Amino acid sequence: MISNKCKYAIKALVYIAGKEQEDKAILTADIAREQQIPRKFLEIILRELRNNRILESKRGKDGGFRLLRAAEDISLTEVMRIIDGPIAMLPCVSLNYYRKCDECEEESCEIKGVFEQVRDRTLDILNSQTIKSLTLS
Amino acid sequence: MISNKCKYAIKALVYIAGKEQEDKAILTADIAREQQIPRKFLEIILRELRNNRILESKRGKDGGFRLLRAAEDISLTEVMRIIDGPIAMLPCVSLNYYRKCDECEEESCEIKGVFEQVRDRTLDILNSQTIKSLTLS
DNA sequence: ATAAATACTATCAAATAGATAGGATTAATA
DNA sequence: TATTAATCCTATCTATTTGATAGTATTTAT
Repeated sequence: MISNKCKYAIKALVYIAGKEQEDKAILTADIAREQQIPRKFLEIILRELRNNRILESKRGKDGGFRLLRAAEDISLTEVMRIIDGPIAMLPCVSLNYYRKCDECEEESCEIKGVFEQVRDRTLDILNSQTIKSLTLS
Repeated sequence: MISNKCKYAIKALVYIAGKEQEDKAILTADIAREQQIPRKFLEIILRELRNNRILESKRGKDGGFRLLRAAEDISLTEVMRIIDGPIAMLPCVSLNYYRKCDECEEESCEIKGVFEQVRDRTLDILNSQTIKSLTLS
């Protein structure tokens, strides 16, 4: 399962991408209201996306958030990895968050192969999706 | 990520399936030692698998565990669902543990479709695997 | 100055993960 | 029937993660 936090992050980005033609930055309060996300929790999420160079923010009056890059250049996997970490089902098959298992030798691990397959098929799908493509769907 | 508990469950079952030709039931202590799984934690796991009709147990001297069904009739998904619950990445696309999202209407949800695809491709792989097939790999 | 926005720090409650301890019960067998 | 060897059961524990909330500081446009 992805976390609620991650689901909120994706929905917020899709919302921002959908409103971006206008010249104004998007307000946390508007996203929170429209997408039904707890406001203070959303603040944390948006700041985290900004810290990871997905969003830019402007403080003060007329402030708010904008995508730092084009929506088609923000992949779903990038967002998921920032918020939730690994996408793979086992640490030892994770491409971006690899960790060796304590209890088994990988050469002889009976379950590694299956979860490598799952990882590859999952990434096939998630890597093909961007904030832009989700906005259109 | 699957939990350690789930990984232990799968490894324990594969171990049992691999030793089963002998006439004796398999001991928790042997599995724990060979697979490097904390013994008392493993007890809980094996009992849970027994409660869910994956294993049968015999108490007392010469006791231990056996597969209740043939190894090729125990799918990886069944084990994963017993131990960890849903396989899908969103509650609202789970086949066995469906829950509606609080905050969004499913007809207009922009992210549901992608995660349905991920679920289907994941299940293609996991459903094709059994304790038997894992034993051979 | 004021109003409106994000930034930051701290805190919190509940659930989950990952176990551990200790004793009760059952069954084979000497 | 006593012993031994095994599972069964209940309770407990710690650390981490999840999902948030509160309050204040800071920045910016007007």
